[in-house]
Amino acid sequence: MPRAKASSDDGLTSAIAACRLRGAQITPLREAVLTALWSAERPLGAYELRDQLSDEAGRQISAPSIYRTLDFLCEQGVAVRIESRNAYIACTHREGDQACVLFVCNACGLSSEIENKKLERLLAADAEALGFSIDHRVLELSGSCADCRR
Amino acid sequence: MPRAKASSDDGLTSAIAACRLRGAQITPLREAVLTALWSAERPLGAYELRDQLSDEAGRQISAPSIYRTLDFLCEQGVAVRIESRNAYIACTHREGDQACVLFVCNACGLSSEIENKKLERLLAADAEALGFSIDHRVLELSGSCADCRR
DNA sequence: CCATAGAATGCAACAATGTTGCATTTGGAG
DNA sequence: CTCCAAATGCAACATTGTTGCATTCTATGG
Repeated sequence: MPRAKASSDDGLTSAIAACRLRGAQITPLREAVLTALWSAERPLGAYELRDQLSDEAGRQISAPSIYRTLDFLCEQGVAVRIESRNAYIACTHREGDQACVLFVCNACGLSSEIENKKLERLLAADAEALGFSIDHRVLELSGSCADCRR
Repeated sequence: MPRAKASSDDGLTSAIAACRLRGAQITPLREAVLTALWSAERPLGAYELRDQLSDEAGRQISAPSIYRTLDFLCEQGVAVRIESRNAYIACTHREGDQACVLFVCNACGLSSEIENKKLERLLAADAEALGFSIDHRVLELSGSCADCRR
């Protein structure tokens, strides 16, 4: 069973509002991409987004536009790139929190972001012990979600 | 300062031995790729490996051969793919242990694998809570290592 | 030692993903 | 309304990864 969509609109709306608060421009393309990500029931690839949005718009959207838009959304923290899949999802966990763990179901594509402060602290401690300063974290777990295990 | 290389040969040798114990064939290409990974001071891309090995061999090694070899080495657990970089390193942590955290320095490429059982348990607990069964984990932290921070 | 079957590799073509540079359009501030 | 900066269009290209099939190698049984 795919991503929980209850309050999809709320999430989308507040994500857009958050960008605006930071002084970022929400253009039609950016809004369309973010909407597509919120509507999708699984991670979407850049070219997949391009095709889908091109259909909707009735004209060809270019790959660079999509990539630039995705870069923007990720910088704003309202989308997340899944490195192990070359795909993207809307970021559903609360703004400003970098400490999220991503579970991705191989069968249905469900992707759940969860926060875990303890885990955060453990990673910070490991980094500290190594003298390592963390810029970016990738924490992706793939497998089978509760519904697909049956 | 790049990957610690003390006992590089030991690690390489025992990795090869471990593959043989499992009944896997260690061919010249496989050994060459694994040796290159152990010798490298940073993660290497597939095409980078191809070029390097082609030079050494005095003939062109094909991309598919490299990819198949890397797949083999990863399946054997003696190499690791870094998803966030499309690159590979030799697996230096102990055999059979999946619970490793990878720190990759953006400046020098140093990549340290560390184990953390507590972290392992936390992730397992999170998965349990979600009813999620984990097949594969990606845990990559990028930033600056102790030497490059200065 | 030789035959043979399965595994590994070579190779060509192709598919998917991501990027660059520059022209054009758009949107907001003055 | 004008102008500037930001965003987008667009073409070409770069990188990364894959497929299918032919060939070579290697371990094994005879």
